[in-house]
Amino acid sequence: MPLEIRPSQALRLWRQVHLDLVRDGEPDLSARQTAILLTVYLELPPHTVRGLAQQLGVTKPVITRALDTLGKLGLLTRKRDEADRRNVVIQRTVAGALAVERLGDLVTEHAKEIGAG
Amino acid sequence: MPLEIRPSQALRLWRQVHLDLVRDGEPDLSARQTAILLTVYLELPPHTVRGLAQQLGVTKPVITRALDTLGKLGLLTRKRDEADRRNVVIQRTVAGALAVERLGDLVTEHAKEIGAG
DNA sequence: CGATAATGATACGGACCCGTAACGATCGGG
DNA sequence: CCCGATCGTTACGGGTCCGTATCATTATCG
Repeated sequence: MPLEIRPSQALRLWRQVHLDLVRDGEPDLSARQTAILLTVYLELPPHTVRGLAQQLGVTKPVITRALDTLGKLGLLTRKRDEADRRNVVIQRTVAGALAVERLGDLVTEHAKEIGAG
Repeated sequence: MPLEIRPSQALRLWRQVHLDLVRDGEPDLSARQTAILLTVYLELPPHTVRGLAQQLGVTKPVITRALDTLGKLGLLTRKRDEADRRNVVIQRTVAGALAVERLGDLVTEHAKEIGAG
């Protein structure tokens, strides 16, 4: 049961959501930060720096820096893996879950407004 | 004829598209740059710095800087308005149109992959 | 003409991110 | 035990973006 969207509709949806994201005043997440955030909240744990770097096709410092920022925003946290103390496990937070939920609602809301265009 | 998307589907779509945008190696556009680009290509001209600033709810230097970057990437150009030489008209480019079209296709493609989730 | 308003661009100090390279901590095999 | 491999982080120089304030140019109106 695929989702039917035409390119013109997709673009209007993309624009409206980005307009909202810009206008809400909160700091914008970069594409990398967004990809990391959604991966952590949509895919099954555990999530590690290395695993995220592979999924995004970027280097590890990129993930570390993005986690610094996302952590500062309270959207997720890091914890040492006690089984293998080299690893760091990225964990979800209440604030992050709320932000992700809000994004999903935002997209859904704007989709409703998109007529057959 | 509204578009029916559930939040969980919207989030999966949002993630997949951002993963592609990150992985394709090209420089990521910020949320503001994306909003500007799509506004110029989806809304009727003319587009001015002041007009875009109002629509996005940001200050004019934000628009100027974003136009610098988008212009450097060849995604749009600026031209003096000869009727009122205080104004600058933002114009579309072939490369910009292709980039926007590609984004629309990207979203549409991933939408097809999103089953009933 | 001259004063005022409006437009877009620029200057500035500060913060963030980039890619590359190096680093300390930890694990695992010989 | 110890040496190499692996993990995540940090250092570095360079670039971009931020918000605020200011600027030059142009138009408008008395």
